[in-house]
Amino acid sequence: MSRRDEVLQAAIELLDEVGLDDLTTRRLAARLGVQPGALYRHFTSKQALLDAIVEQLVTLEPPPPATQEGWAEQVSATATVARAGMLAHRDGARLVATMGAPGPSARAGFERLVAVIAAGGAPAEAAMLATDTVFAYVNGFTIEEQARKVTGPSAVPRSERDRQFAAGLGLIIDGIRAALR
Amino acid sequence: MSRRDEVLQAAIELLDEVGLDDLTTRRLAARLGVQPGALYRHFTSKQALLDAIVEQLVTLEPPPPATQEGWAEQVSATATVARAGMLAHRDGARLVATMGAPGPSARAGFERLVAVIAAGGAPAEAAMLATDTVFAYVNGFTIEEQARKVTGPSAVPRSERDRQFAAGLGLIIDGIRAALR
DNA sequence: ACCTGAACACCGTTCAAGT
DNA sequence: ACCTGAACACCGTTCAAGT
Repeated sequence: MSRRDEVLQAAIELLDEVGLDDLTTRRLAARLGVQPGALYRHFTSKQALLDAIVEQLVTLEPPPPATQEGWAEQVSATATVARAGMLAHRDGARLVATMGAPGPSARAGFERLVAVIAAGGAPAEAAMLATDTVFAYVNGFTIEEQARKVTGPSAVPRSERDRQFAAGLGLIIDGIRAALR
Repeated sequence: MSRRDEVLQAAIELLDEVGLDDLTTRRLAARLGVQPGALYRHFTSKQALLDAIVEQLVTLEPPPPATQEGWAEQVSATATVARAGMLAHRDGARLVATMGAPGPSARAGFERLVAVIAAGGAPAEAAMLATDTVFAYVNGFTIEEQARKVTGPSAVPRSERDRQFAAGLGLIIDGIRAALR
């Protein structure tokens, strides 16, 4: 494990403890027992560090089981796994949304879903559109979920949020199904 | 126009000029010809200022034409207007997403859409679910759009983005229609 | 009511110099 | 290769005091 990876790991732990707003280069340096400036040997900027965190969040997703016959189940599995990856760390969805260019893992996930929907019978353009729509929904849902429902006095239980997410996703899948006919 | 409103207006102008990351209390004070501390007579914190900006972004939306017969057209009009409100100012979507509790205007827009879909024949629970799904899509789409497509070398023209947005929204509306039968 | 002056406790980042 | 020491140009916020 390179020193760079140790710094990255410490940053993720700090994120989970204090949240994105308090994830500070100086706090991170203190946790590593090092001066703030020392971080810049491993990351060119704080933004580069955040990008690396996001890449790891998105990479943790295992691919949906490719043995499935139906495209709908694969779309559902991909969306569920993407949401789970963002929920796995504090402020994960906001972090992903704030990011600039999508990393290699994000692009790979996108292409994979396009292929799945195309295999289901959609023309290339329609498959891309459907994929865009699914990810927009997943990101929008999870950002709001994590901002308002995970903690606090009006916390909605996880099982209820899972049901809501799946139901909304079902609406979109039905819409894609209708477009395929 | 109260002094508070003047400060708010100046903040929105500054947002459009420099973006959210450089919207600083000290820059805002300088633009108003005032010491930084003076702002705290009008807003209890920077976050309160940002909340007020969001409330204005969302309030600018006119209600969709209530004369429409079909619920689908009203859903479409509401979503389009919500997106336009966020696109109207730099980093508008990110600002809305970062916000904590939804303001009165956001809640009113939500209730209005629930009523529209319920009038279309959906049970109350299904109408809320559909509304959640539509707004999750709108927010997710617009955040990504504004983060990556509005500016820069790979800028996608507005007309193309409009088409994409409408097509994805159509998928969701088709899904809602299917659930109504 | 609105603002100044001055301070407090922080930020991200750079860079020569050390080991 | 990795880090220290020290600085630079900033932040958000508070609060007595002025008008």
